[in-house]
Amino acid sequence: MKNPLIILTGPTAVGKSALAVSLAREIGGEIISADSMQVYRHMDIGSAKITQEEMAGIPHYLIDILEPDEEFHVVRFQAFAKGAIKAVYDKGKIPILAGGTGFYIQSVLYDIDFTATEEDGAFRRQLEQFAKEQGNEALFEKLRRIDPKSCEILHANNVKRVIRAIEFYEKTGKRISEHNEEQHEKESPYRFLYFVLTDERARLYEKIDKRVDIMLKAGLVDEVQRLKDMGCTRDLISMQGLGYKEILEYLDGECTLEDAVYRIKRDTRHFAKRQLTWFRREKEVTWISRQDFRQPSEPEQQSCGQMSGGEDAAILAYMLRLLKENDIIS
RNA sequence: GGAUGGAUUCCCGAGUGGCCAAAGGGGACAGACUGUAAAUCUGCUGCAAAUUGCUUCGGUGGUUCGAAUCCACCUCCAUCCA
Repeated sequence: MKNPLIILTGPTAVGKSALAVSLAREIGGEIISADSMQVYRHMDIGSAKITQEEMAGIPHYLIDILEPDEEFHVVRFQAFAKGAIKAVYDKGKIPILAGGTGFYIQSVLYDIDFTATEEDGAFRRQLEQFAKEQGNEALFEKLRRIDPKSCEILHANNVKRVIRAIEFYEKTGKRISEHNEEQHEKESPYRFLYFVLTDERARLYEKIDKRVDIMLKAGLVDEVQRLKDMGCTRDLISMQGLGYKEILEYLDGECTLEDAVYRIKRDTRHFAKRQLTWFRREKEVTWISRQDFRQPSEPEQQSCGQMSGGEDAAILAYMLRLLKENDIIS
């Protein structure tokens, strides 16, 4: 029998963290964060990292495990996550994969093989340079000669991806399109339930705007200043996070704070939309719409990162029921 | 009261007689994604229908074969002079 795995995800600011903790307490679970930014230490406010108190004694894995100047990507995530999942099983507990990075979730859920290739920055830079000088189309032509199928999937302007496809072929001698097709057919090694928590769009956007304001009040600018003082620059992966790159620009005097804040809000909304698009495409997901659980009389949720009493309780009860029905928990 | 400048599609903003349903940007909406994924990239945006038709460029009326573009008056806004 396959091992159980619970996934709880959804767009940013929908209220996953609090719900994950309640669920963990209820079923004897432990939480594995599927978040590309919360892995970094010293990045608490902007990444909306869960606090020690909010964890309420539930172990959380993959939070605060790297310094901001360290590199992070799916392959590393997958390795860490698999280790954490095993640790949770060893304790006789159920792992709850919670976080908003759909790609990361997929990598674990279907145990995708990323075929190890050693990092070759020089090769990538060379191709980047080529694209800059000869144009995106010229680079695309290079790919067409080795892997025409990828050209049907990728867009010529998506230089990052085109480079990866070329690199994959150079390093492994295989076409990435074929490799992807194989991986696509994989079945999950877990018996799982994949919850996607969502809310009405307008409501979600409102929450995002509000949350950014809260981050600012909580000292986001100071946090980024500290990172800057530590020597963090914009080319770090960690500094590409929402809230960080914009404030960094402000601190470098390239825009006003007002403008930076506007862009953080806007880009976070865009991000939430992209997350939703990802989850829609993912098969085997269980959607949970907040509005279906909202009592008309219930007062507005007071602040982010906090359980909204009745609503979350109702959602939790619903999740527990489904988990039992599907034999994920007994 | 007078003098200028302005009013354009959700927003900003170009257009100054036909090639204009109207550049460009933003937003909104939709999508892709298998080692940077909070990243990267794409599409779409007046309404309805096969090459088309219909309603749009502050309002009303006019000039013209033809107007967002020219004229008259009106409304509102901005700046300046009283």
